[in-house]
Amino acid sequence: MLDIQLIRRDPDAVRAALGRRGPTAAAGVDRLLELDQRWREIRTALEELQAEQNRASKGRKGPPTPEEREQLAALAARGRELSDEETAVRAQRDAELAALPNLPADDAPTEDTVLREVGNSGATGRDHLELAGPRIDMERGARLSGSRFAYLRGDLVFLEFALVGFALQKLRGEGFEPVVPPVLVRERALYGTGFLPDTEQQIYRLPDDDLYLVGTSEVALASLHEDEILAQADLPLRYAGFSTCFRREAGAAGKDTRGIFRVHQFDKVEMFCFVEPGQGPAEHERLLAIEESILTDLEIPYRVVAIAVDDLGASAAKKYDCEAWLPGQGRYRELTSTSNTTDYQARRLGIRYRPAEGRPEHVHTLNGTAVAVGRTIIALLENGQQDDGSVRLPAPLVACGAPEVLPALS
RNA sequence: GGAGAGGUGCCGGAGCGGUUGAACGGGCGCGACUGGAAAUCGCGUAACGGGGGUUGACCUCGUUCGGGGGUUCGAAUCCCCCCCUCUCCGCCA
Repeated sequence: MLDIQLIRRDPDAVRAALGRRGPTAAAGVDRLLELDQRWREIRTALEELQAEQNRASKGRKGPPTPEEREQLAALAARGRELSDEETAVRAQRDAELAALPNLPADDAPTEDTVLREVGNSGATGRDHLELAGPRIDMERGARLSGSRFAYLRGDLVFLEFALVGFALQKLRGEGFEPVVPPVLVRERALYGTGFLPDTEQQIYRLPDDDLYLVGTSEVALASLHEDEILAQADLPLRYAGFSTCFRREAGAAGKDTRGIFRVHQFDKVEMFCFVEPGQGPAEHERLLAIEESILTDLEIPYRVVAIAVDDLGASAAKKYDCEAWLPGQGRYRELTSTSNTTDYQARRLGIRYRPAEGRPEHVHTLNGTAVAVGRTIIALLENGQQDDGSVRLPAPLVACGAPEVLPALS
């Protein structure tokens, strides 16, 4: 959510910034300002009336006389009218405000921009399904749950847990507290992180219980400090969340249908940080550096892409993707992603800190993928494959319990 | 799932429907006392919103006692719904 005071003070700057995302984003600003103007007028009238009521009842000991009672009743009736109107207009205004996406950072590029390529890309070879064989069981997954579901079997299960353990240990060394959060959440958490109303069609919902399945633990990690005022000394707060993620992939029909690249359910270790406003950009670079370091440890060739403004989600001001080279597809594909969401989520979730001077301020939040397990397994299989179809796994994973070599299919 | 108790400020904890933003205690901050400290005493200690303004160090008004409705001239106090916590019974990975 944007700061409405900022929009009032400098609507042109907000319109211009949102305009970089596309023509529709800026249009809401005018509707918002008009509703806000109406709201403030009603609000002023309501408060004047309340002040009058307070003056009349202040110091009162006993019941009023019949004449007084009549006057007071008239005031109260008028107050109810104004109050109802105020509530209605405020709801409309707040809906417009909530629909506005975050202001993009000045240095978020207009076009996707490749910043660098690291590692030996360009190899081609068998894809992950060929290499995994029955260790990725798509047919039975589909029989059980439908398309885009899979059983992970045998050694790949140890590979998954090695990846998770590796990531969590590495992040603990970087000052992140490990967290296993709930994956079923209330609407507020999705609204607060900007996934609602933005990406409603991607989210699984359990209507009988009014709960949603999270598409990323970012939702639960951001909400960890919902409605709290944090101590300045506690910042930055860094969390490494492990959770299963659920995505409907509506609108992706026919896209990435082979294998486990795009599935409805996968596991992920996610980084999430709460920082003082001035620290956001530096923290964002730090998250990107950790993502790159993990890819390097895992010997996965990758490139870093600064994402175009019109491709940012509602909450991100700036975003980097790390794309891994996948020999099975002969191209780079998104593996991890890190966003600086500035104060957008913090404002929606009511997360503030108390600075040394002055009133509480909203913190800035950032998120980044440490390991998206399914896609990382794809990258490891395809990049680690040997001529005979076996797969050599990197040492850091072996140290965490992965087999040195996944044998070829016989 | 059944039965009961309860949710008040940073914490504990009062609160006959009418000067209750909220007693009292603790914590914290500032000051006094002290060679220094403890103890003691004094003062202070919220968030959000509207308006004004030397535009965020000020003034003013309003709101807030889990959340939302309702009754009333007036609600922390009465009624309804929801959320959460605790206890007992049942069930259960």
